[in-house]
Amino acid sequence: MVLSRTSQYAVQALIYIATQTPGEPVLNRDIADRLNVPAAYLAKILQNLCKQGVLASFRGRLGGFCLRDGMHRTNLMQILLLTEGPDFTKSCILGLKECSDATACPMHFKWIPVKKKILGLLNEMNLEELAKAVQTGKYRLADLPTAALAG
Amino acid sequence: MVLSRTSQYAVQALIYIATQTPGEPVLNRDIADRLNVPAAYLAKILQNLCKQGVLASFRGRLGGFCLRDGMHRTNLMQILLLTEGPDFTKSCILGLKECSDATACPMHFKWIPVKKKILGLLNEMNLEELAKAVQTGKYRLADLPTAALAG
DNA sequence: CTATAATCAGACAAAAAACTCCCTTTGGAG
DNA sequence: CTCCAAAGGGAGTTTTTTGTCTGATTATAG
Repeated sequence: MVLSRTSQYAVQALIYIATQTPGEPVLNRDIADRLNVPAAYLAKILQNLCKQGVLASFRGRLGGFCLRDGMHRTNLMQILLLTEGPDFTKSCILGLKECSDATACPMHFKWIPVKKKILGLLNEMNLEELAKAVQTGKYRLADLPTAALAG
Repeated sequence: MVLSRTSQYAVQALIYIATQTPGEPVLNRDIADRLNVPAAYLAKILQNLCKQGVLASFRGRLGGFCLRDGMHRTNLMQILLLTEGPDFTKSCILGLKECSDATACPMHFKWIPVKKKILGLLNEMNLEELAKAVQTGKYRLADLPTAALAG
């Protein structure tokens, strides 16, 4: 309804990494198992997040992915601008390329306040808080945690 | 960000039809020209809306599409349930299949109120109102109205 | 009856999104 | 130094969405 699968995987993975000990690289395979998400596809997404400066990666034994310094406080909006593209916030609900107060679609003035709620929410939620919520054990990051069944 | 292209075309087309004289069939080609949308694709969408009971269609000369009786008051939610599928309202922002108050993702309790705003908006806007807004001339249904250039 | 103009129907094509495979590069452990 | 396990990278495949084409059906006008 709002996010592409790629963005959903990215956010899930980042929250999961944020729940792990900082500085200790997390394996792509472990994340994929935990989130029950295709590993090879997730790897591409993590690689991209590396290039964008959100994650650091380490190769070879003891390799894996870490959040870069300060990125615990990254909010979801910042991440989604990377995964959905820079026009993410600019979209008209009817799909018009040009839709502003001056050139409005018939839904514009009703939609804008709702959109502001969405963007506000995405701006106020950061990885650290979400990770802490998960760590309480009250919230789920994935549907059927296959890793949890095995361990 | 929220709606598929198919849904956007469907809503645009229905609003446009609602602006036209009731009972006088509107041509697919005219709608497509006006909205600057692929005609053959739009035809499929309109056919589907016929099967779903929103539109009536007439073949042959003087043919075209009309809103069925009472459908002027159809709200956007009802239309989107047809074009996006019955799970449209049920989606979790992180993509979890199972995400309720009992089995919540870490965004759930913050997301639900925002989602309610979205669904509330879609529920309160109907074709008649949107058509009237367009008829004032203050709002646009399409990006570059090619038909307006010709006429 | 015939020509014409509209929708209907189904197969097809192209583009985008989601996902996979294979091989290379890297770096730690033995 | 060698082996192995990790990420890196590029091409390829599958699936979904979007869009096209062709011919059949229907109904009106002349």
